[in-house]
Amino acid sequence: MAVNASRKPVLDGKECDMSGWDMNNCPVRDVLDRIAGKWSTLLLGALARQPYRFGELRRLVPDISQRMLTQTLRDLQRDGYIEREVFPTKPPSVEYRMTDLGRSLFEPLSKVLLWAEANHPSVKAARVKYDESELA
Amino acid sequence: MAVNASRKPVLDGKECDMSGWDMNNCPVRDVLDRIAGKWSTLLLGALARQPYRFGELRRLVPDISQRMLTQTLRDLQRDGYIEREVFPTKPPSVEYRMTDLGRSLFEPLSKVLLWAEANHPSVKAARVKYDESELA
DNA sequence: AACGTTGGTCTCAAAAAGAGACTAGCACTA
DNA sequence: TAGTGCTAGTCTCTTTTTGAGACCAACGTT
Repeated sequence: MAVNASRKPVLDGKECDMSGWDMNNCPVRDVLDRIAGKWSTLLLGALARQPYRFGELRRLVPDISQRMLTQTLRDLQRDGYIEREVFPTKPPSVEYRMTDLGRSLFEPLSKVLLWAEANHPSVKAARVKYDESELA
Repeated sequence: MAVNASRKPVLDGKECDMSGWDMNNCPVRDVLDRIAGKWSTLLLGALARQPYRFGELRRLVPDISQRMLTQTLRDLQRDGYIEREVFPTKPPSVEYRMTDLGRSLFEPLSKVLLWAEANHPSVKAARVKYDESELA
């Protein structure tokens, strides 16, 4: 059974020690399950820049359905990341803007987005390599 | 139509200027759609600590199905975040460990996890507030 | 001989997401 | 004045994704 070789921690604990985390029923999951959706980060990224109206967001993210746009915005609002304000124009217009909590979340989150942008080539290369070794 | 009030940028551009990002067909989406899955961050968090075998991961995350565990690990492997090594024991055992790319991703990602842990109370409070105002 | 262990795959049911029609009230146009 | 478009959604239907659980083969243990 002594098969496994190097089981040293990858992070040194100063960076982020999550050894005490209970994977089941843990606050991190509770929060992350919401912001990990397909559209959440995208909308947070947009609203971090400036407030937008419903239709503006729809045009900004062309391949989102109205259904998912509504639902994702509701979820983000419920968790306190964005605010919704209705202006009594005819027809009524609705503006979404980030809250302080949302901004606070987006600070570390933006670092991940920047990492994704910077390392996209590496990921694409890894995919090609994997796919080549698979068809063998 | 001059309804919308404050449309000033939320971030000052030094933090993270993504105003030039194309929301559609953008590298960030391509990378993020993979790590934004329900189980991805959880598995990355575990493997950031140390290498694990298939069965160990399954026990570590009790409510994941074998099917999704297999699939998520494959996806993470394909994108180059983790490595898979088969040991020719009987029955064969398989170990998963993080790559350098995975560790590089987990650095900013862990900051988001820490944020989630720290701000869980705020999020829960926001949910309660939202739900109360809804049933009115 | 029966059972547990390994890391999966396969099938079927349930949940989630996408596509598109539909709404109301007003403004603008023909 | 009738027709059209705008707003921010909701409702229904179909497709995709996910979850639950059975099954596999070969070996070790009891």
